[in-house]
Order: sequence, then structure tokens, then C-alpha cells
Amino acid sequence: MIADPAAHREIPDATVARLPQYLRALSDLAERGVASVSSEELATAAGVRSAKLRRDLSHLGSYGVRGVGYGVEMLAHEISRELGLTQEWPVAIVGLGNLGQALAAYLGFATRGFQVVALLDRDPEVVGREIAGMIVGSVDDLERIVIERGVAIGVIATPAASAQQVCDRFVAVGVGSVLNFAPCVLSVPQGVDVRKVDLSTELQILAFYEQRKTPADQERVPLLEVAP
Amino acid sequence: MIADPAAHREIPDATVARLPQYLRALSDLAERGVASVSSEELATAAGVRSAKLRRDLSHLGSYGVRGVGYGVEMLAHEISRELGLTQEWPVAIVGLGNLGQALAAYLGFATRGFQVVALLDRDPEVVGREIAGMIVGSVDDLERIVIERGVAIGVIATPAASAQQVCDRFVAVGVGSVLNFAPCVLSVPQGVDVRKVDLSTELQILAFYEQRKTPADQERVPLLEVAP
DNA sequence: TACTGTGAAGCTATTCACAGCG
DNA sequence: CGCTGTGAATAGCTTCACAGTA
Repeated sequence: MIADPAAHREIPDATVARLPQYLRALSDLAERGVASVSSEELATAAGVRSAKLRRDLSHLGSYGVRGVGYGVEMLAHEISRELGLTQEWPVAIVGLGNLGQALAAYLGFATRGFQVVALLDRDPEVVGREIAGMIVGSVDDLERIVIERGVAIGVIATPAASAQQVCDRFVAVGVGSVLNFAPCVLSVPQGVDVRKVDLSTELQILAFYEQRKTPADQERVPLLEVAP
Repeated sequence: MIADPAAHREIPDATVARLPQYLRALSDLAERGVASVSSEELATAAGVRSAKLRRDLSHLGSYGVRGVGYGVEMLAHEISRELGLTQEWPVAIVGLGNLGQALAAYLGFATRGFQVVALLDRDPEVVGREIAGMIVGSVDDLERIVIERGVAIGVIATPAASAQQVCDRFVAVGVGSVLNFAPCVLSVPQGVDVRKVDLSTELQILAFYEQRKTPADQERVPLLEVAP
């Protein structure tokens, strides 16, 4: 009986969410020819505290050397493996408005580990056009295309009104991970993961803190100080 | 006599990050003419548990009615106020590649509380073009434009190599909040807030969980054979 | 010596469960 | 009664501080 060292490790969600940052910092270091890095240096490059970095990495195993630091290439490889980037994940993008086109262009050449295998839209004006080197298909063929091309991750860049329907169709044919850019909540069965990216949410969060920062005398337009 | 309920309350970061979701759910309800909503219903609409919703709202004050629920319009207004959306925040977008253009178009008409007052790019081919009804200016004029137009929030959609420099220039002329779409860590002085949106980070997180779901050596295969 | 990996402490967030009120 | 608001319990995350080690 052989125990896989990673098999029974539970990696905390908060740690998983930071692994990509560490990986990017390590890639930058590797490009600059750095062979070894301390937790202090890597933490700075990734924008976290060194104690947090060490705790995070300890969940993956003991890949550091006491008194020295971490091997850049080796640690990058371990994190890549942990994140599942040693394989190529087939991705489909649905909705090729402004945002969908930008995502298609970005994913087309800027990311390892992912391959865009389908672009789908509902608008007949858009279907058939070439975007980022790929022909846009009809969303009517979603099920067939997802199955044929083994899509694992679905990206939704449609208007909010269509997002749940597209999501349901993804889920029905076995897509287990969805990245949602539509400004709405998606409901999915247990076992399916959804992550949401939302520009206006981010701006609103910034506005909250900006408001707290702005001294009272600098306050801008008071829209609603009307006496009843 | 009633003391200002929000004046000295510390609202937890996790709560702030969810307020936009609640606001969106409330806006949807208001559009459908719903006047009152229970924590259970609103929580479902926002994709959280009702206990969490009630705890979150309790940080804003007591805006519910026991035995009844929350007034939709009233709660929406309170959250808007708390988020600082009763004023318009002037936003500048730097970098008008695919993504920057998509952001400009989105912000141009899809969001209340924010007004795009400047689009800036470095490329002379792009400067002078009209995007989403606004003429692109030169990034050389960043300082002047930020000051003249009172920019409070800077959006960075440049390549990673330019992002820190643009950020520094924003900060130097008083921009206190930055939304960063470039795949890199920005360092800023204390008191400046940065939020990051990163497509490949999100995909990598999904890949991690997707990999965990797919049993070890089980290759990803179509769920259904292709029908003849 | 200079660093990692980690027990323990402290802090933040979530959830339970029900008192309290309309 | 039905629902909110919250004390208390729990779970999860971060930080400290240092034992342990190449």
C-alpha cells in the first residue's frame, strides 16, 4: 500500500487562493535567473508576510532547505503540479461581447495550463466571426461541443439574463467549474465550483473605503439631503 | 434622540465585500416591485445563508422589522449610502487594449455611482481614438487630468511591466484607490487601497478544485459517446 | 549561522440557537 | 405567531516566536 503524500493533505481555501500569486512571483524570479529564494524575499515579491508564506507552503510539504531557502524551479514545479497546471484544461467561453472578446484574446496567448477550445455566442451576427484565431460557434451547439472537446471549465461572459441558463447547460453535460463574469448569482448543484469576477462589485468595495478616507470637508456631491 | 447609527461602527471587511451582492439582489427585487423581503429570501437571492446576511446587516444598524422583514427600497438606500454610492466617483482607466476597451464600455453605461472621466493610453495609435463615447488621451497627461477631473479611483489595464509606474503616478497625485487588472503585485504606501482582478488566478484556483474532483488517473473523457 | 517549519496564541468570520419585539 | 438581532459557540485564518536543522 503506497500512500501519496499529497493525497490526505487538506489545503486551506485561503492558501489555494494564494498559490497562483506565489507561482507568478516564482516565474518572474526564474526568468531573471534566480535559483534560490528565502521566504522573506518571495513573500515580498508576492505581496504577503513571510510567516503566511511559510505556513502556506508547509501545507504542500517540506520543499524548503533550512538556512538556505526554496529552490525556485523546484517550488514552481510543485505549485504547478498542486494547482493542476501540468495538464491543459480545455476552456469554453460563452458570450463574445466586449468582455468575452477580451477574455478570448487574453486566454489565447497569455496563459499556460489552459486552452480555449470553444467560443460560443447567441447572436448570428457574431457566430462565424474569427476572434483571437478561432471561429465563433453557435451557443445552440453548446452541449455537443462541450462533450466533443472535453470542456472542463466554462467561462460565462453573457448578459446576466442568460447566465443561469448557460450555466445549467454546462452543468448538465458535466462541466464542473465555472468562471462567471455576469453580474448575478449562479445556482449550481453540490460538487460544481463557481467563481465570480465582477467589476462593479470591486469598484463598490473601493468606494466604501475611499469614502471612509475622504475627510469631511472634502466630501463631494451630497445627492440626498432633502428635508421632508 | 437618535444617534447616527453608522458613525462609529467598524464594518468587517468580509461584510463590506458582500454588500454589493446584497445591493444587487435588492435592486432586482425593487425592479420586480417587491416591497418587503425576509432575511431568508434575500439571502437566497444573494447566494448566502440567512444568518450571515442578518449578521452583516446588523453592522449597518437595525433596518429590519421583526416579524416582517426588510423594506427593499429602504435597505437598498442604506447600503448605497454605506458604500458611498450616493455620490459619483470619477474614474480613470489607463491602458486601452482589449481589456481596457471592454472595461470602458462596461463602465460607460452599466454602473451607477461611477463616472469614467478619462481614458489614457501610451500608444499614439490609440490616443485620439473614440472609445465608448470618449476620446482617449495620452498617459503623458495623467497627472494634469487626474487633478483637473478629480479622479478618485484609478483602473489599471496596462501590461504588467507598466502597471507599477502608472500606479506610482496615480498615488503621487492623490488617487487613493486602485483597481488593478495587470497580473502583478502593486506596492503602495499605507492608506492607499488596491484591489486586484486576475483572470488567470481565478482559472488556476478552479483548476485546483477541478483536479481534486477528477479521481487520480482518470482521464477526462466525454460523459456520453458521440451519437451516430 | 540563517533559515524553515510549526506549536501555540490571537484574531476574524461563520454558524447556531434563541431572546426579544412588532 | 414570525421574524430580526445577537450572545455564545465554533471554525478558520493569521501571526508570533522559537525549536530544529542543513
